[in-house]
Amino acid sequence: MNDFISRVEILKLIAHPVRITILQELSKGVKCVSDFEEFLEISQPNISQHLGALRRAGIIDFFIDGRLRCYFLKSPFVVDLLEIFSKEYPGELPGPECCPTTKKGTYPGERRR
Amino acid sequence: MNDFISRVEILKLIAHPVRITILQELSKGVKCVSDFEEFLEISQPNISQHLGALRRAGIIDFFIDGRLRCYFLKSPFVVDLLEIFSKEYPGELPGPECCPTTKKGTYPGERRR
DNA sequence: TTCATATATAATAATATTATTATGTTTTTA
DNA sequence: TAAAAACATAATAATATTATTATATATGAA
Repeated sequence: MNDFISRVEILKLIAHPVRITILQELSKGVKCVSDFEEFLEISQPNISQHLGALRRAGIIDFFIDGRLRCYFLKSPFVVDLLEIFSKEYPGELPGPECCPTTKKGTYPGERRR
Repeated sequence: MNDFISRVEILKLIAHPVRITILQELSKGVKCVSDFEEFLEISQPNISQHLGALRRAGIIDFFIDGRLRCYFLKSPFVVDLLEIFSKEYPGELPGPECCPTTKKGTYPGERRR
């Protein structure tokens, strides 16, 4: 139940264009903050804030290397998520038979009202 | 590129405790609004709003059945996402070797600064 | 030491999300 | 045909997210 909430929180964090780009990069390997500055078109403090948020959530972490901070992915959940995020899904699910009133098809579970 | 953004928008929508619960239910089969009222502890208008948002995003759709509206899942992406959302991930990814300054390990890509 | 580099933190204003309350629409039933 | 059931929509206040600006810290170089 609390696990549910924390997963939702992680999803919420990932659901941002900049942060998902950061995570996609990190899934390829370690990367330092100044690397991100080169291709993310946002300010350095903003990058830091996004990295900080991801870190506080336990999704990423970093090594200190001189004056660099080299970030890396920690979460296997995020790896899986990134994979389906970039996957193509042609078409939609087949619509189910319905409905409880017209008695077309079957209706899952109970219905009282 | 626009595909990227719309995927992020979908993620954003899913990243909400009520909406993900709705989607989890719908992944089991069709369900009408009053069914949701029985186990979601929020108001009917609020349920409608969440359903409306999911529908406008093309994630779900409904049949009209008398005065019922029976919602169902349309998005195969969401099916995959729900699966990994509930999956257990024991442990973390192994930390990579680092770093560019200390020359420990290898560093992916280019670094100038 | 002093300066520049690499990064983080804090404060804040703009914007977006959320739940609530009130009301509207459509369909069935009495 | 009037009422109720099932659901949607609109307006709004509370809250959360976001990017910006300014400033701080820590490390290495000169």
